Amino acid sequence: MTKNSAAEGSVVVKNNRKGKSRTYRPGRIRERNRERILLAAEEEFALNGYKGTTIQNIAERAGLPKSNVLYYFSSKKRMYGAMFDDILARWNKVFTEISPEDDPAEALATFIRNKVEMSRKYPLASRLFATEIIQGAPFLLEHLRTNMREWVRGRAEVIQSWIDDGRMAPVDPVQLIFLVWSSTQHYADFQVQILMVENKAEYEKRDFDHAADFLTKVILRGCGLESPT
Amino acid sequence: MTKNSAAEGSVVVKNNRKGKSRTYRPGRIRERNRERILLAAEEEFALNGYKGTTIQNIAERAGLPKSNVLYYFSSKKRMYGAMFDDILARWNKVFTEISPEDDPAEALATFIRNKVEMSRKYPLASRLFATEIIQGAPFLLEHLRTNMREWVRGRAEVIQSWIDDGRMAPVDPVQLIFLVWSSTQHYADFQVQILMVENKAEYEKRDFDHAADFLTKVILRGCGLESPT
DNA sequence: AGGACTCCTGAACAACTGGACAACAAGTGA
DNA sequence: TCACTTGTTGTCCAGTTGTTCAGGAGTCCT
Repeated sequence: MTKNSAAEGSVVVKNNRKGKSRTYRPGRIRERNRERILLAAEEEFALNGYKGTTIQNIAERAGLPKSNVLYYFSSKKRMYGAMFDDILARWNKVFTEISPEDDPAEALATFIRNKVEMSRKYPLASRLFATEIIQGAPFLLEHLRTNMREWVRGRAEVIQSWIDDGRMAPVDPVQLIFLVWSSTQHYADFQVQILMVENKAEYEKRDFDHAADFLTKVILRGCGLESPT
Repeated sequence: MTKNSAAEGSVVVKNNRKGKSRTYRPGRIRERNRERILLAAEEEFALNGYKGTTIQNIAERAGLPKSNVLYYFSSKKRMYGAMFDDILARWNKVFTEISPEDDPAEALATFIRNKVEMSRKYPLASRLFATEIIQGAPFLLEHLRTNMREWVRGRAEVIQSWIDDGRMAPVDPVQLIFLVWSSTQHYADFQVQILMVENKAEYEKRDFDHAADFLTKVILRGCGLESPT
């Protein structure tokens, strides 16, 4: 989670009669509108970048007046942060752990397939994330430094153990993770380029299957592994 | 070239005494300042995105007053366009043609090495390009539809001929090009993430060599090829 | 030295943006 | 019904930004 999640899940109401602060639980209306706004925000931010997006745009897409959007997210920054909290939570759900006992080919194939599926299901999230990183990750730096570093370390160790056991070719495990990340995200982030080059109007499900098959085949063989049936 | 290069290389001076327009060649001052501004623009746009960048920022980085910047590039959009003209020209210089007679392993290895070198030398250009594509390529759409599509088609045909001749494993040539693009650009675009994960302060030359070696080894083996010595 | 052209720049402006705020409406539980 | 919490919205504002413009300085040739 980022540091911008202060207002997550509760609202601090200031200036009530006695001058004290009290915390209230959000109701259903709150929940519903929050989601509507975050969805609209995801689309707008992904399409126009942080600065290029106006609260007005988000409000219009969500079908609410600007003031109401600001009632739920007290500032543009907080909204941006809350969005990433959502995205990261979503991602954390998907990626299963791996262990040295797993079959390298199967584990890698699953990893690749999951990532491609992620590109298909949440292309906006992927683009948002990419833009944020490209611009120096002002919001996500801490997340990269801690969570993500540990995540990579853990995986890399397992891959290294496979190599040490002679179960796959000796390749740099960290670079391998980067390779899978970059090649799979590419289908979400550079969608326009791919569509233009391939002269297609839009993606179909089989395009992703095709991509996943290709990447699995090439990367696994590149690691001296046979693709699992 | 994009359609935003109207003012390239010459200036149309309006409102001279006779009400006609005449074209003058740019002087050295012009050339020098143009470059200074474009360099500053590249850094600012890459760091903050199109909307996030202000002419004031660019002017400060270039050490010039805002009005002066607008004297050279009559609008922000034109400046953005001129920047991509520069970048694309720079890139076109680097990539040599390939032909069916070439050795697949050598040609692919060279391609990968060139692209990694590009990431090292022009990380800003790479990030700029990535941001532009991610946001739907409003400026580069035409370039993708024409030049880039042809470029890919040409390469893909050569790769296919290698496959048909049994000189490499049968893999989708277009996907292969995407794989090389994505995996190599990643080192420029996601620099911050890589540095954070690897707990480094900055890149060194050998990091890129290491990356190029890794990618060459894995991708070539993935295509059933032996890495050239 | 003068004139033609090129380059420079401070000031002004209209449009836009994030956010504050106060008044009001709706919901809720006793 | 009543008191209190929660949700809604129009209006206002201070700050920023792209762009224009008019006038002045500099450069180069004859």
